[in-house]
Amino acid sequence: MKTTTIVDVAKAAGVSLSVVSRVLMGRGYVQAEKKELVLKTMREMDYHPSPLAKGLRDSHTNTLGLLFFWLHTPFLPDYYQREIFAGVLDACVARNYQLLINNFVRDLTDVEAARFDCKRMLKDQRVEGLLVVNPPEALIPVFSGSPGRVALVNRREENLSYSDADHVSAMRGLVAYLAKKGHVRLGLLSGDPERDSSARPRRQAFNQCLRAHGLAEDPSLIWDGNFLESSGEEGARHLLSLQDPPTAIVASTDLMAIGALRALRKLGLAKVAVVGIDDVPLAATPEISLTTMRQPFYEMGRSAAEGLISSLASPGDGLVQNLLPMELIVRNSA
Amino acid sequence: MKTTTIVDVAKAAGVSLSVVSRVLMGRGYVQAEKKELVLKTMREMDYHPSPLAKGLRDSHTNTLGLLFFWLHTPFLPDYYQREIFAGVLDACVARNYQLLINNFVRDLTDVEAARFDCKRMLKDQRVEGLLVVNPPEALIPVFSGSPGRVALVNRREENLSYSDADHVSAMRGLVAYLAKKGHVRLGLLSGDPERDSSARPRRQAFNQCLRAHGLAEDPSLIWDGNFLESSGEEGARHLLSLQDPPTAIVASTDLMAIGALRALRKLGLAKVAVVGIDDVPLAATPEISLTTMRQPFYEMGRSAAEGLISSLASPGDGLVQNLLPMELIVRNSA
DNA sequence: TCTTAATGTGGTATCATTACCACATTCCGG
DNA sequence: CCGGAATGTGGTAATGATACCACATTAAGA
Repeated sequence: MKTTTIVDVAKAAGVSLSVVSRVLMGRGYVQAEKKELVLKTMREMDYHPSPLAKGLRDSHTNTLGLLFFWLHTPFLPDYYQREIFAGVLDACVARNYQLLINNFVRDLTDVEAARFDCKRMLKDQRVEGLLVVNPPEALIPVFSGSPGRVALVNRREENLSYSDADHVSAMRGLVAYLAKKGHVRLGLLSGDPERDSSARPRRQAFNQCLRAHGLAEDPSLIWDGNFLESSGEEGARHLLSLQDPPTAIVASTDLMAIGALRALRKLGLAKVAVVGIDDVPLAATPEISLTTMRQPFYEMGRSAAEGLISSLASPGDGLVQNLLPMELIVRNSA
Repeated sequence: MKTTTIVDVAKAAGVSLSVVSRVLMGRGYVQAEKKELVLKTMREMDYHPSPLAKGLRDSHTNTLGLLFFWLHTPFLPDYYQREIFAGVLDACVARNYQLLINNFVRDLTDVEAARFDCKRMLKDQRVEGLLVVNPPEALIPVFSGSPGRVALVNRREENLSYSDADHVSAMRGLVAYLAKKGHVRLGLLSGDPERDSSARPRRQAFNQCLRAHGLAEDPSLIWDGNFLESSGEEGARHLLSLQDPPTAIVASTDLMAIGALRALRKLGLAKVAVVGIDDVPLAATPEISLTTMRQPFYEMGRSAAEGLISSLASPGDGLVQNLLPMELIVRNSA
């Protein structure tokens, strides 16, 4: 039950192993007919070259490590995470790379363990680069030590490659859309800036964009919630109970927007516009039909893997930092 | 930027590379103090052994190939597939294995391509075994050629190792439960036996179990649907419009059961019992509260990986075929 | 005809590691 | 105090593939 090697093929074909290797590599000189013979022999013997030996020899494994923090939060449903995964996989297929799932970092808060494992992974030659999806904030610095061989997905870090959604311009797009529709008083259902780092820049973008469109900038129209549906409902109730209530509500997540829509329905206020961010599957249902910004999760995964593979091929090109635009999906809610 | 090898460590510690190797392997004789010295040197030099070289040398890579057919069907939501994945991953972590994602088989119907890729994977030494999750029926024979190195998950095949849910005994459990509750006329919302191979044995189990409990076996109480919610609603309407309608309905999937519950609500029939199979997240919501059989997806993944690793370690032990029991989850619907 | 270039071919070092063998030293019991 | 076991140690082959070098053969050009 020995494995057939390049030597076996050479022997069977009656040539030297160098010839077989050259046929395999497709470079160097080799007679056309011998090439045919070798190819035929390889097929007949069911020969498959050993990636281990090749990798050892030229330290090039065509393999990416994948460190996927699959999160159990309502903000990032399984559906989305699968999209990221699909994007990564497709990019790898296209570039003929394989993915090694790295089973390490059991305790997501153990920074030291993560640092060690990350270093180990990048040191042993099995993987050329490392894709890190959804890492908790605390672990991100761990990867900063290896720029050029690591790419983050759905996260950002200045000195690393990454692919992330451009929440700021998405917010701008929503405000612009509502402004064009004639709304002048906009409310914002925000996430807690303490708990989510993207909440602050989004809020800034909201304010900045209001100014850009010459709209009123009223701190009382911003409500701090927690990204959940119940929080959206509560926030909407609060905003609409103000003396001068908003005519349109921007929710930081679809879940909040759905909560807000529920509040509207209960209050009997059909005319208030609501927009969200995410495009969860629920948003497309006819009962909800939410106007929202679609997060490009598939593209995040794809471009991160693609970018990492490219920059591994030509190091020195610098980091690949993709801020992917979100897509405005207009439905009935605004 | 050369990698530090076992030779570098040996040189730095002033011993031969054999000593370092023995320390690494933990076998053979080596002086306690030298061992300490070597260990210290390894730490200081940040040495990590090369799995490639080791794998090449002793053809033992501690890696499993994963071929995951992530399906886009309502019957098997992302949530479940993630559970399988988590189970596989946990087993691998526990046994110190890694997972190589194999990017092949793009066209799920191309049996020849699948066969070639499968053979290639098992031939090149990168992976010791192959986990195949949710393969389409047409591809299953491809893997039969390599028993002992392949395990199926959520599928069955007589001459392969597998982990699957025991649908038959789940059906028995549901009938027994309803019988104990005093129901004597049971309806079955079945899947199409043509399209799903598990529909037929489930139906047989249903009939057989009716007999076992001395209940009426009436072919008109079996309705053929397609596993979807709408189909469940339609089927329930049909069964309840019979002259002698059932007092309890067994649905082949939770989706069908949910459809049946909707039919009951619309018809104003609150007393008819409904049970499903799956335990989808929706089933636990208070509005639905469905009594159902939970599919052990996590355990399927875990036990398949665990079994495969074990049987790789001791070949000749025969196949590992796990039929995992489903768990009855009693809620309000029955 | 004689150089120079193009086309082929086979041998060998190399990659990082481990298993095995040969050899050295210590230790202990008779 | 001597033989053999126990404890250590270093050298080397082997794993499968590729790059490079040296060498052979042919072709072409002057």
